[in-house]
Amino acid sequence: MSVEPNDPGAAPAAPAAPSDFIRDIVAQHVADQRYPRIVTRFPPEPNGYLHIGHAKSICLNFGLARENGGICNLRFDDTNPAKEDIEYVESITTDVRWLIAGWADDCLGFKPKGAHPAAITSHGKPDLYLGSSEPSALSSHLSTGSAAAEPFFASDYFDALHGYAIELIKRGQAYVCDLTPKETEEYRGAPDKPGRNSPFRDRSVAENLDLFARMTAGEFPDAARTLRAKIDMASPNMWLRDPLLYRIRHIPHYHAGDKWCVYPLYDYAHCLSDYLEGISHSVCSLEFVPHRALYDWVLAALDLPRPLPRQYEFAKLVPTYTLLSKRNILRLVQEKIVAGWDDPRLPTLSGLRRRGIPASAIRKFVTSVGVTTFNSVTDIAVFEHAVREELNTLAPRRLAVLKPIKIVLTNIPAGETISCDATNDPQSETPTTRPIALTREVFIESDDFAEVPPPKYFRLKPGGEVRLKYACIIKLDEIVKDAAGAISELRCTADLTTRAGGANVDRKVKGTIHWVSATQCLDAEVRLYDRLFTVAEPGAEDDFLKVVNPHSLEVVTAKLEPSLASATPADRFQFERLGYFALDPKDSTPGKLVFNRTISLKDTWAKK
RNA sequence: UGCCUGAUGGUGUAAUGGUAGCACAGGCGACUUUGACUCGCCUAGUCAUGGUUCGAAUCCAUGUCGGGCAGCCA
Repeated sequence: MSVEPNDPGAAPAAPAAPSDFIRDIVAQHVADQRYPRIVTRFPPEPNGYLHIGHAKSICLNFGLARENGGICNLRFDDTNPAKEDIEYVESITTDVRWLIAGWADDCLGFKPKGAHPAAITSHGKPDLYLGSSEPSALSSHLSTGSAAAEPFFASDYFDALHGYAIELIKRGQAYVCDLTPKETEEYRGAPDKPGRNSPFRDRSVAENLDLFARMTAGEFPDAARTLRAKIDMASPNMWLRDPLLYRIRHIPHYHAGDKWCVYPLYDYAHCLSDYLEGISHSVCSLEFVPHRALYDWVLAALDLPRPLPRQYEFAKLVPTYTLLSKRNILRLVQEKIVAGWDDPRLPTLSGLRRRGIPASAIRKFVTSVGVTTFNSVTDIAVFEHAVREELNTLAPRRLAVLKPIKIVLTNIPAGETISCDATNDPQSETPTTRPIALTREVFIESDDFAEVPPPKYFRLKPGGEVRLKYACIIKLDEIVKDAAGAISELRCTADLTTRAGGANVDRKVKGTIHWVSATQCLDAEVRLYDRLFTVAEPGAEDDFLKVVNPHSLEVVTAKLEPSLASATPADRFQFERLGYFALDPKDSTPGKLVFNRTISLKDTWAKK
């Protein structure tokens, strides 16, 4: 669960978020002093890995806290024991910490380690009014960022939630229903057709209390009974047709253990969890709009002290050429289209991190797309632009040749080394350099040579000249082919007077290409990634497996300049004229370097 | 044909009754020891029809089109 401490992605680069309708609302509430403190939350269910869509929510929620001197709680919304696992708690925690590192870590709300929030607030009255007159009693016990602290779990509130359920029954606002799942569905009606009341709707408080106690005690099998809110079976809002509050599940819970066999449902647990944590603004995505009435109903039915948390909804991120749902990503993993949840081609945060995308680039991207209630589709080019922009300032330059072709500089004696200075950071005001070796034999990119050049080809061609970057101009004299007719080497003459400091350094040629010494270089596996899908909206296909890009991964053995031997997974590099690359944190070893191409450089020539 | 919700260049977003702007993408050019970066210029938009108003992307009405809602998932 560690995050690379010197991850360049942790660099501040705090994008100033432009305002949006949610920030405007929060700003108004701050001005009105409506809440003692702005407290938001990021509430994933630990049933899968986080992806870039979640990053939008994380940046919004943490951004809101950060901009208003508040905190944002990482809370695991773990009310369904059938789906959740500690494995996901760990990966999600890692991903969140990585994404906000250096930007909003101070806003991360934690509970003191070992403390039980319900215990903190209940004061011996575990069943009700956990906050007493203090609406955010829990948050007053919170620390932020402390190492001896842990994130929140909805399952830590099971006692409190159960107590509230009993209170709802006592108030005549909830009842135990014996309808089967099938019957429950039938009674619910349809969006354009009212439902019918359950025959169990008018049970006495005493009977409901008894039945709920026996449900809790484990007397009944799974799905035999439910606890339901008594609202309105004819409501045009389906979520108000006596929604289920509790269901029976004889399954142990990964976090709460085997104490319970009744588990609360989302709509009941979420608003109360927000309340218990003193959340002021509960921000979620648009599909929860119809749930808001229920969110408010539960809090009102319990007559909880104000100010109450409020739910606000925004549109999810939908990038082109990308599939985001857990179900679909799972299928890609299971069908072995990708190597795992952290495959660098996946939009999971672990995949993006492994690919070398800096957290700051993800923040920049999700900030740039804004927050609205319009279901939009964001061109993945906007993401790629943010990544390049970030990496351009972050990544030192290095020389590497992906698909080598050998050049022999016939006027340089074998064994001689000419040292050249290569710039590390051309964007810097005070650039630094490192020495690289020019030798008789060098590799250049095979794309940088054409025996029959297309029009306006600036690179190496028969009889032509190019500059070897940081070194000198060379002229192609002879193409040597083997018996099969394949090119084995290119014999060139180096004009050493065009080196830095040389008499003819200013002589211009149209092309400048990258290269590495053939005798002083490193071999490395380099993985070249491309979009996983060939169409902009793979989710709109009947079967997205049919539009998987067969060339989404190409593996090459590249030649690298020797300085790359000391690279670490936290480093980012630009391999000049090629793109940005980072060491694969999983597969790379000092003996066998493996680089991932994070993203290519823009290439307006290739487009033509 | 229920309820909720939305619609601004190709894409995303701003303008909160007063000059429709920004970014991405695309095009052209300058610069360049990265065909990158940077810089300059250009292309291109208020869903429709009415109404209110001196003035409407914004307010009202109607329509059109899109998204969401019938898990004991979240």
